[in-house]
Amino acid sequence: MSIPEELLNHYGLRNTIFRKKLLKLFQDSDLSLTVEYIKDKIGKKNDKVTIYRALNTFEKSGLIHQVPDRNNLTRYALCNVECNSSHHIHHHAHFICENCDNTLCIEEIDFPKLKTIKGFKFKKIELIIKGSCPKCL
Amino acid sequence: MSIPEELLNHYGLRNTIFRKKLLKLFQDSDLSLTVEYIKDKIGKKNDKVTIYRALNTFEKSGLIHQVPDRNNLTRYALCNVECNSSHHIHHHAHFICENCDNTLCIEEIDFPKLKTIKGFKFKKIELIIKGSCPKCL
DNA sequence: TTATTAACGCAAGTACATTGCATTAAATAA
DNA sequence: TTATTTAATGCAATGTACTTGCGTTAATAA
Repeated sequence: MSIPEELLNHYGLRNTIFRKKLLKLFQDSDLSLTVEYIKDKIGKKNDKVTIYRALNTFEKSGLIHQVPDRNNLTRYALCNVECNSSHHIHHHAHFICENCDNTLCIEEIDFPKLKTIKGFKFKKIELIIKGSCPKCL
Repeated sequence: MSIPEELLNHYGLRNTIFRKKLLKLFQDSDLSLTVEYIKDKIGKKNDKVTIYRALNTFEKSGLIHQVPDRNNLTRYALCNVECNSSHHIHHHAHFICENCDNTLCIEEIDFPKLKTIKGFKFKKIELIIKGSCPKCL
């Protein structure tokens, strides 16, 4: 199920050249991707609208998820296998490098157990760690 | 030090009518504020540019800090007293209501101690909790 | 092979935020 | 108090990220 073509089929999405490349780009990268980066790597000939739409579609299907970015940009990363259109589960922290702006998912973090606070209903926890990444150190 | 006028003096900012009102608005609210909200409450006669600039200035001085928002909007909340232009310390979690979009700071959360990961340097931790706020429940 | 419809490209539009510059007003010096 | 300095404001224009509408192209189903 890791072959882009099969994945796209599985999610009922069409196997266009661009979308296959896009999915592969996500698979080959451990970083989160921005529209700009995608455009530069595989979408020189494509309109940005196509990239935006592909990302939105992938997100709705549960293939990718948004990750936070310190510049209020939209970044995306591959979802784990359990995700689908109705059920996005992301129990990893996000690391943002304050130097190069790269955002990546960190799996090996113990998620804190939060005691609830009266009056509130907690549904999701996001943990964002900021600092310097290996490349920048 | 909680009187807007004194605070503005202390940070070397001018005591304009708008900035005094803005600071008071932050003090009177336990929520984070958006430009739109500020415009509506105290800035009907002011240009939005003025609000943007005041917010940026306040942030640089260490009076307020940005808080996350699920729509990638910019929201601001009052800093605690220890903050200044060179030293922003925020050890509270942010709660985002998925229903009304309000974001507020939650002080009563035990922050998780993270074990560092080799290659990375962690500087800040942000904890974002999403769910429903008391008003929406 | 043809019909259907998702995906694409182009142009235009929207939302949030910033910049340049002339004007106004707050703080300071005379 | 008045004059001077300079921060803050308002207006217009610009920038950036993203979305929408619509006609065209191409992937899948009939």
